[in-house]
Amino acid sequence: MKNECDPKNKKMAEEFPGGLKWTKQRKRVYQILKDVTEPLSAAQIYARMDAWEQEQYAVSTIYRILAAFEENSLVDKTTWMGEGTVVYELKHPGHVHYAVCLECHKRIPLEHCPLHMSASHLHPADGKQEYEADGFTVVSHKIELYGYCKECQEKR
Amino acid sequence: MKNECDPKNKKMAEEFPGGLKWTKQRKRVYQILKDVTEPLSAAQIYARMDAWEQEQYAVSTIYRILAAFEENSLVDKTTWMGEGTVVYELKHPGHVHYAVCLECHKRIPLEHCPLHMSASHLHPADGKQEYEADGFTVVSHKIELYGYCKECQEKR
DNA sequence: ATCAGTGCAAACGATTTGCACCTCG
DNA sequence: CGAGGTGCAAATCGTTTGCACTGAT
Repeated sequence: MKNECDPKNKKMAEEFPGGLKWTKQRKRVYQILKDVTEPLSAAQIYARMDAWEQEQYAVSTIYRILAAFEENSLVDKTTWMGEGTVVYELKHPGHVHYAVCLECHKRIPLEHCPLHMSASHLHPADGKQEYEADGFTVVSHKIELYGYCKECQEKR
Repeated sequence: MKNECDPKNKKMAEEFPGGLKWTKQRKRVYQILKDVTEPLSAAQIYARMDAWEQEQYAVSTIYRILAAFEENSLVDKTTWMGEGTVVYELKHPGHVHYAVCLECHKRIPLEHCPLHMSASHLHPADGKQEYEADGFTVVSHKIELYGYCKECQEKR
């Protein structure tokens, strides 16, 4: 075989796990997730799919693609706290947290993880690490801050 | 008016916001949430409702009650990580966070909030307090830790 | 050519809503 | 008594699944 997987366009290959077929719709989902800064729901992704071209896509496909991506550790599956809808985001090298405005529901990604001890204390990198009761080994964490964004504060 | 709200039985009155009628089904939901240590889904609550007596309850009622409770800040609405289902728990005086075992899905309430700056830095008590980008005023926060509990670590 | 991946439509589970009746205050 | 709360059933929303077909390898 040739290099990696470049029948014609070598540009779109990137980092893709073995068993996954690099189909048109998967490229698109992947690209969409890459272009945004915050997690998207299946519905949102679906909306952006045919926004680009007038192709025919099925919602079910999106779900299946996202499931496949998740199994291959390409994406993280989450939910906003307090909401039922599931959202997906490309697995970031580092994790991201958000501040959520209680008024306008805007979500502001935080630059730094507010958990001070994070990298060193909470991450698995350096093997077992205890935290709080019962020798629980923390692998990852999720944080959401709630409050009011600049704009909404001013409207008062 | 009398004291607080004691027509006959003063015992079951407790801390209930003004506009809410203290009905049989609301008492029950409230009591159920009070008796458990971890958040419950509407379905779980519903299950426990008629487990007690053979009364007739409607699922929709549960949802409406929970919505009402939430609006009146009696409960917190959350979701487990990556799962779509919404769960409710009584609003604790202080906030509570959990460590969730990725293996057995056990939830361990944390004694202390892992956010160091919490009380001082993240709480609204002392008025405006900036945190990260854009003068966002943090009012509250939610944290979940993921990892492996003692038992599940040993099974390896 | 083959089998994973896809579209479509039906199935499903969780949550919401309209309406008539009931009950707390 | 009257507004708010409830039961019931139908409606809606997000997600999943079965099946026949298509396309990437």
